[in-house]
Amino acid sequence: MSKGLPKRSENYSEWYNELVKRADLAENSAVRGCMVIKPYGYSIWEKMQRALDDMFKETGHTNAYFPLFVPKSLFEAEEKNAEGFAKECAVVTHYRLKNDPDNKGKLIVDPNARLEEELVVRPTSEAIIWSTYKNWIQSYRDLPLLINQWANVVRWEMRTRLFLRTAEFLWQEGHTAHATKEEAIAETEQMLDVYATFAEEFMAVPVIRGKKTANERFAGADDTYCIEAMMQDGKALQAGTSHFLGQNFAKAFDVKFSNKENQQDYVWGTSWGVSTRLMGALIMAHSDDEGLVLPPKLAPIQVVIVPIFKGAEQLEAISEKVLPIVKALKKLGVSVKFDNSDKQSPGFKFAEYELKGVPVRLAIGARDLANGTVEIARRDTKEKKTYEIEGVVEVIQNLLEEIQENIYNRALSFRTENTLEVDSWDEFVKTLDEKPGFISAHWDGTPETEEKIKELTKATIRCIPLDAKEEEGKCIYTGNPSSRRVIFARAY
RNA sequence: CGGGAUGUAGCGUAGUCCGGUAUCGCGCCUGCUUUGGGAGCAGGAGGUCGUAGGUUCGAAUCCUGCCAUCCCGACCA
Repeated sequence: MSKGLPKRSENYSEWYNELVKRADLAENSAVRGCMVIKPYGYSIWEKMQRALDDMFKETGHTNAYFPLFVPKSLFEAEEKNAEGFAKECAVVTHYRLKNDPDNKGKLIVDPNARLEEELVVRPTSEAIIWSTYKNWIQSYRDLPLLINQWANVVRWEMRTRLFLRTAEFLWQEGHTAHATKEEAIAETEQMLDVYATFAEEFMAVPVIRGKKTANERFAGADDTYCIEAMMQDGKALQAGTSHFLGQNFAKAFDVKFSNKENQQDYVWGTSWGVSTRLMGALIMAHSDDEGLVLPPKLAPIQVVIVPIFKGAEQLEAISEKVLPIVKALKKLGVSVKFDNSDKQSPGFKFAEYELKGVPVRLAIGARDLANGTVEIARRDTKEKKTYEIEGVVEVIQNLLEEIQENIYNRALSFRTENTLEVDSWDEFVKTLDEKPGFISAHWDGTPETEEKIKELTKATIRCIPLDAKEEEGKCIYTGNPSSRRVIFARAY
């Protein structure tokens, strides 16, 4: 392995790809477009899952599991949904292989084992879930139905990138059913808020809460809410979506209930999801040319301790000082690794743990033993300081909180600095080319204009921010009246 | 799926134009010396040259198909 990553400033996407591989997060597999998530990367995902799952439970949801395969007839029931995903579906047509009579040792698909009805590998699970909900819901007493599943889905993408877009990805999808429109909308908004809170508090990634335009809406939804994050190259990344499904799936799958007045009505639905794409967001939001920068709340190793020693005796003496610290930190729930291996030099370990984004590093050697000190380095600023060994546990605890806060603030200032209000077409085009980032501008509200702008500039409307204030203005492209600004950006 | 590029040891590469013993660095193994920012020296192991065919006395090298990866488009969480 050669030293040094590509520089972000020189080639951002190469930097990203190399970082994902070198930090041992994921790698490409033998299957086109599908990645292997390696142990270190997966342990970050597990931390994300844990935090999100707790939040889902806290808001009343329970987990369940639905099949990977969806019979084609069910898949096509909700027309818009089916049409939207049709182009990227993997389809199972046969259920058996057999020995190739013309080619010993090889297998062929058994032509006699054709399925009566093809099975679609789920690109999303609304169809299979709503077909099940039909049997679960009869009365208002069965509502709301608040279910989440952790699963893999497959979307046959043309161009894939580790974590950002893979043919198979891991995610969670919540699917809820409600008695009233208002309740379903409230659920949609609540889950958007859960995602935003997770992104900001755990990932330390500031996000804009907004609604998608009709063009960008989830196929089959009446409204799509989203959180949008800015990456260090100024591009936008959709980090999570929450959909108000109206009664579309209820009607497609005939899911009715009796209300208190004994009248039949279709239920109202929502669905919401975040995926392993969040890993991409996490990486691109904070990391630098030395490697990953992980927020302490999601770092598999929060503190690493590197002893600097000559011989077993010195290591012994160092361990004596270190082990109580390790014990105290573990007791506080801090994940700590004491890397006392003599197989690599301290310098190597420093570089290695920086590459892996470990937030806090302690170094302790003969010099420190003599002085009763340790050296503490923080990953976010690369600042190093020497502390008395007494009280380091508290220093570390505070430092972890400070790093979590600091990288959030850093990302937030970056976004603020790279978000511009723009009021003319020339300025819009110029800004897109010269200063990548978010552009807050007026738009006349028509899909045609949005489409045209996308065609001309590759910028899309990321969202209509929920907190956008009412403001008289003119569409930057058509000059037609507009009452609020929307966020434009080039996106992943 | 359209345009472009690439594929040689675990990783990065030379060699390909002009066919003839597969190059170098990192990593790996062994030993000694080292260890406060990716250690040094000595010795050693490791290859169906992406893959399947074709041309040839002979193919990493020439030709064809396929696969994969990267960049640019279209599509997308």
